[in-house]
Amino acid sequence: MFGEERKSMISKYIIEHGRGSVLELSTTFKVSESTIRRDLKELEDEKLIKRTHGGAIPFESVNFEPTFGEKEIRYQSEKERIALYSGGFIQEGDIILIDSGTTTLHLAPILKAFSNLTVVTNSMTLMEQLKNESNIDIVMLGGSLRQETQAIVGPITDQILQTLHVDTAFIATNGISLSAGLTTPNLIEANTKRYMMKCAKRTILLADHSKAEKISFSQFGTVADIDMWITDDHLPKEIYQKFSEAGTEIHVANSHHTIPTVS
Amino acid sequence: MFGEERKSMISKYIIEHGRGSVLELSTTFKVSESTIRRDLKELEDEKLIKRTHGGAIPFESVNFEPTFGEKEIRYQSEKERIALYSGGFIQEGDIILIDSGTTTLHLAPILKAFSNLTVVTNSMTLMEQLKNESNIDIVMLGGSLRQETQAIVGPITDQILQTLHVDTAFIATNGISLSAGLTTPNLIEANTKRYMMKCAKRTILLADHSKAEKISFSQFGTVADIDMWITDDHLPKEIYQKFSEAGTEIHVANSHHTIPTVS
DNA sequence: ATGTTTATGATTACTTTTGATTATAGACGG
DNA sequence: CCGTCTATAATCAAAAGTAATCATAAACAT
Repeated sequence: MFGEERKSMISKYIIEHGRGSVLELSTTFKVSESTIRRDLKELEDEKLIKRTHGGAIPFESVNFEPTFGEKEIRYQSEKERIALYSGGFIQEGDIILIDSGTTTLHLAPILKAFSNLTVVTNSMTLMEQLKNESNIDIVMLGGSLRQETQAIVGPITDQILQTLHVDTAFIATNGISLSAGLTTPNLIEANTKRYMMKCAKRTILLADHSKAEKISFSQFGTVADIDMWITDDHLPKEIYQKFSEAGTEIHVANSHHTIPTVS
Repeated sequence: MFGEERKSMISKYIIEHGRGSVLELSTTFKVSESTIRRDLKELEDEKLIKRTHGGAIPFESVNFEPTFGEKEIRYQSEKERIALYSGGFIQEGDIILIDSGTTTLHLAPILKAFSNLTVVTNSMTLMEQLKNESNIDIVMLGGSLRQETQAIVGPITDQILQTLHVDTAFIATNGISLSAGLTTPNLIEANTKRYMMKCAKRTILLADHSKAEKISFSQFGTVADIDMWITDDHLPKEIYQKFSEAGTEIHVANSHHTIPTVS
């Protein structure tokens, strides 16, 4: 086998398996670890993979993220904490629905840790991150691609949602308010969210503190429609109390918090 | 044999076998290794092959992004020509359906040239390539992700297809035969292809010559179900005649052919 | 026919690839 | 924070492959 052939097979191997250790590749391709390391270095230069200690992972997971028109890069760590906390409400074997959005996207690495999961989503970006996870059954919701958010929305999506039933839906929003409920800028996207909530036994809203008391254009539900709201510890105390008194179950994912042990 | 003849045979050999070592080529063509190396150098200058230590591999396999679980990387240039030719059957404003597959994937760069198109597809890979094209309305077919081929298939996909109607469907196949019809290895994928053909006013099959007279596991249609078969100029003459006599409209996309000027 | 150009094969010097070895750097647990 | 362990980079020698050179033979032009 030529070096170039081996390199292309290594790249393929890593992309398909999602990873590849130096030792593993060395025995698979019957060359020394030195050679594997040299190959990995070159493949990394070509931006095909990303090296790690002990091996390499596909580049795409690093590559993909931006291209988001609605690229809210603020409150990154808050969103991560919210996603981590949310993971505690997922059990092996669950069928879960994940809405598109920057917060929900952080669920991807958490989902990968499960060994048996069915994930339904309308997020192209999430799909991208999970597409090579062999332990996850992925169901893509069909419909029209909204390029600004890389979300699949519209009547086709709504139609499919009417025929599906999931355990838990993780929904994102642009605004949550007691008076105006849950709101988002796009009418069609709002409608799709409405159907998402309808087909789930339980709805969990993921929204960092910046969304609190914000009102966007189109309403897709009220606070009474959600079973739980997971947010971060920068949420002002008085807002927490106001929503609590109104009957909303708020979970605060703070930095030192451990993951809840399943609902 | 003239040097040029030998060179073109070497190039063909490498492309069809996917590789060729200097020693192997030297014994096959009964010339010294020096001569083979000289030939390979010239072929590389012409961008027909890529040299490696010990031999050479096809140029396309280097060029093509290997992020595909799908293996078939052979006959790249044939597939490109088929896709280019197929582009001639697309008009501005059309609503077209594109099946997943390595041949159909080559349609992506051609579609980008249009300024008003609606593309319906079940191919994750195609979707990825088009997702930021603002002049294309993209409709993703929903359903389960089949990881081996990165195609969306299954009952949900079929259900959506029953509610859609498109101008032209571009379908890929693993085998086309007069007796066994159109066949593919996966049962569920076959069913989805069947629905695809059903919802299109016109069905165009894209299949390079290597698919001719091949029979795979599951049949999704007969040659009578397609309106046109676009293939490459390596299709043996007798196969062309056999299919033509049986009433199949075959278009051969050869290297010197200009693009047809819309159906 | 004769000199010139071109293609080819053989020979030799050089380059690349590879695996082994050793020194350095990074990760991990206490 | 530290020592220990493992992974990596750097180095080197052997093997494999290649480029450069030259001589011969064939094709070509005058």
